[in-house]
Amino acid sequence: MDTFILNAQQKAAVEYNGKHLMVLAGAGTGKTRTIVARAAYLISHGIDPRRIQILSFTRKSAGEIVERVKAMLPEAKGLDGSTFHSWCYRIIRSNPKIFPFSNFTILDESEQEDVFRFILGQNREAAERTGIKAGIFKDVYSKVINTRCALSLAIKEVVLAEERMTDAQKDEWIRNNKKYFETVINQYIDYKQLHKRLDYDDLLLQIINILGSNPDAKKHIASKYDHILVDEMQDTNPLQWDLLNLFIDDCHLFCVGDDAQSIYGFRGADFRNVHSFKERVPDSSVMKLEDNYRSTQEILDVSNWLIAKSPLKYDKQLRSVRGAGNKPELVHFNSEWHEAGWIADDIIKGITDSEKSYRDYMVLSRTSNGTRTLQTIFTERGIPYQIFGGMRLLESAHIRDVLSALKITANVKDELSWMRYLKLWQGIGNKTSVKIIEGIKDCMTIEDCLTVLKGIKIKDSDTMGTLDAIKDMNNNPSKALEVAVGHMKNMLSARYGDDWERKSKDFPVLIKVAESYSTITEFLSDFTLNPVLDEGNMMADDSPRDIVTISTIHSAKGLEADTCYVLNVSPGVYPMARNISKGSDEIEEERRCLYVALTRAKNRLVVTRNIRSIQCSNGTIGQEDNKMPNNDTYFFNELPDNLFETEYPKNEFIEQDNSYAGGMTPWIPAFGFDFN
DNA sequence: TTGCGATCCATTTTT
DNA sequence: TGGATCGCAA
Repeated sequence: MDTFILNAQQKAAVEYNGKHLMVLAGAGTGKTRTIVARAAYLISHGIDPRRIQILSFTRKSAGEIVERVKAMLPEAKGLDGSTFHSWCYRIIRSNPKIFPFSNFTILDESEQEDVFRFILGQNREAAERTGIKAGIFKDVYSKVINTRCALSLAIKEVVLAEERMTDAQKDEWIRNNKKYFETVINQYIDYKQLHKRLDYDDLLLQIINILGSNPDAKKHIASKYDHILVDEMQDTNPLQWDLLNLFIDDCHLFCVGDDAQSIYGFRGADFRNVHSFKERVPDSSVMKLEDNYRSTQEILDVSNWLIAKSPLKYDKQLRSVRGAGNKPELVHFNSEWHEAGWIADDIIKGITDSEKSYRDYMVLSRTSNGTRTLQTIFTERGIPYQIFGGMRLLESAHIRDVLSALKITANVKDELSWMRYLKLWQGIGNKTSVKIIEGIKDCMTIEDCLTVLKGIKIKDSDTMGTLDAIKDMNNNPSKALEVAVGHMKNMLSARYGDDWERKSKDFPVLIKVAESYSTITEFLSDFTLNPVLDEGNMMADDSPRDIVTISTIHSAKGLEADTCYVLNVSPGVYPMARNISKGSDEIEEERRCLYVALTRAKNRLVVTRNIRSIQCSNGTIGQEDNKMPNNDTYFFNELPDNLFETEYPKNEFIEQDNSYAGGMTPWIPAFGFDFN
């Protein structure tokens, strides 16, 4: 076994002998190294790797830990790292005697919204009286479940947060409308039961409910594990806490986290799970890691400054073990094209002049479509990249179209998939599909459905042909997918026109992915919980390659790079303009977000800004009313001069035409977003 | 009833 | 920009 080089604090955590431990670890202090070493330590001390469960809120961090342990210890085979969701799914599937959900399929987030939309279509009174859309109902429900809060509170925070009402008016509104939320949510719960669906939250919730009320079952499940190692503990929410709570009698918890990096508040993350650990968990200790091994001191100075400006006390001063380096750079641009072009040049220069590799570079963005321009430029210049975060393949229409056929065969009660599938075909619209679904609602198998369907006149014979062809392929998802695509090809190409050529390229990839699953059900649920990302990410599938990483900040946690560019740190973006009015909790979450971004860089940190947005926020160009509102919350106000090397590269390759005499739009950070 | 075209509209982060 | 929605013709 490779020996780990651990400092005294890390070593103490890794070799902790008590029952439960919370490790408070600042950015770059070797959090991952510590949790990896802990797993390795346990295994090399005779713990069966299958009795250790590694958990994280995001897929990436869970996967990375396992990979690193396995690379180091051959005997770590069988060690599993999962997200909370996929772990729970596995527990449910593998214990059918405890969890009565065989044949249930997963209801993803957009389908959740579809269900609420359907219910509101039926329950017109609730729709009209509240005037609330399906998506908001879904958010309220999710808030209640994930934060385990009262319905009224969820309504207040989700629905009324931005309404200009007094507290008394809000309470009044809630009193008048709460009953509609109650009925709609109950209808939603019934719907899932009737159509054999589990939503993301159910995966955790059902386990909590069932094991919580059945001590024998709880013991049965919990006794399968000795150690549960939780990464990114600050991102866990009360629902996840309740889940972990089931295991604290029988297992050892080893959690690592950093309150200053908590950026999943919108998913109910609650860093009290970190702060109150010792009070909540009997027989527990808390340890701290404070020495930063990742970055040079200049990079930490900026990060420390940012977090010190927060009204929240993080009690955190990162110290660099590595010592001094170069000052971070603050570079200004006229547009995102200049910004992207400059970054591309900078990377190419680094590669040709100073023997850097593409993998030494990472670009971070607050939003996923904030990297669009960059991707275009990288492609033009031949810079290879992988992308984290953003659009999933699963979310694109053509993929959902084909998967709807597979979903039907996996669960004939899946009305949403029937709807989607039927409406694809020529001559079948809303009315006809509702009629068809009504006709098959008592069918228990796909055979029954097809028999009924034979009695109905349908224009396109492939409507049934597709289902007929794949109905016996449950044990060969890859083949089923291939056959389904074959049958649906003509219809889809007519439907998508010019886009079809591009879209059709996704299917071979998906068919390949499906090969590693033995049933359609398994493939579908795993693909939902661990979705393959879009084409950019596909390139990352091959063995380690020398490529630049582009990532949203949310997906970048745990990542690091020699040189790190943080895009567009401009007023209105940090914090995001639309979040400013939501109050200081949101603003502070945005601050932590920027903090995560800044602390990814090892040697060189480059922060870019939009020059016009700075000028607008100062009111130095245009009229007074061009001045951006609320710029006093901008995190880089009062930025001390000495923290950054400031640069204004010439943006000269855009010709200026000053003949225009109309009004000016103050600032457009991304497409079509303004403040009017 | 379906399906097309026009128009409107809102834009974060992840499982 | 592109998704959702609406109105209208076939």
